Amino acid sequence: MKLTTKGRYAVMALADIAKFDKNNPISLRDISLRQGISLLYLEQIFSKLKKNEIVKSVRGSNGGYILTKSPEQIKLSNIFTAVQEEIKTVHCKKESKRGCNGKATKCITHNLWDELELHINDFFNKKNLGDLIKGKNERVL
Amino acid sequence: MKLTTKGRYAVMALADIAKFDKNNPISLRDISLRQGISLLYLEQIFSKLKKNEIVKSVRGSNGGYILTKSPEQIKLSNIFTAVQEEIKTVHCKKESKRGCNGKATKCITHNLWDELELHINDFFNKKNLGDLIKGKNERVL
DNA sequence: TTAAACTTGACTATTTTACTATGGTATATA
DNA sequence: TATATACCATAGTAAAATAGTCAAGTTTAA
Repeated sequence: MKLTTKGRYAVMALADIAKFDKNNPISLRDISLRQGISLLYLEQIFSKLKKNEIVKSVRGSNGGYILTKSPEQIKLSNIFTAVQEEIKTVHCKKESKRGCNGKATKCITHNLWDELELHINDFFNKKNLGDLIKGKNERVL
Repeated sequence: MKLTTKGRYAVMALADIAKFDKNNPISLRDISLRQGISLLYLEQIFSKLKKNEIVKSVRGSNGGYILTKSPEQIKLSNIFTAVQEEIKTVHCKKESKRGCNGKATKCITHNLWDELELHINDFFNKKNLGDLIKGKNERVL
């Protein structure tokens, strides 16, 4: 059970913007250099973040990306949803409304995985970008 | 972010034993049929569960597997550890004691992933096999 | 003695991940 | 208005992980 780079990089890159933004757009090039993430990969990720209105872009030279809201208003769950980092703990084959694996009832562990999923989503709902860049969590990027 | 079949099947199979055990060993063949899990794959999983003393085996015909403890004493975290279902949310390249990605300090999101990992492990520590087979969670396997 | 069961290790197809490559379009600034 | 510096979009692909299968046993209850 692990997170993919897509979700992790999205959070890292947005935290980078939140930290370095002095009302100027931050270029992907800068983020790429500071965070050690491939520029081309960042472009893919930011395309999704823009479509989901987590950021807005400024074109032209000296352009870049700006957060659409304050860091405190951007929940990690919003970010993960935007880049399609799925929290999917249940993978029953042929899952239907009532049953799993083609049977009439749900498997005995079904509720357990559902519960775990809620537990994790709860965590991401409670955390926002602001939490990452303030207080004792502050670190050199 | 998702669970692998190894962890999920291990829990399902052990729940099956906990539910059908009437002081008799349960054969992998029966579990395989009831749960729709490949017999050969179950053998792999149970080899690990046995090494970690979650189950003990009874050889010969009418043989099978028995839980070494009561279902209430078997935590899900024990099961995941046994089958090497890793809960690993942090994957910084070149992670060292002090820094990530070859830098002197840890990345800004490092504490976040650590926290998430603790959150998930906490969930698995609080759940045991007994929880799965009693009360309103009881379902036909 | 034989069928049912467990044991072990190697092997492999499929899927997912984590990118890279290519070829653009848009625009601020000099 | 030239052009460097951005963003945008789609396709492709190598490597790793996953989810098993295969083969060849050993053990033991009936």
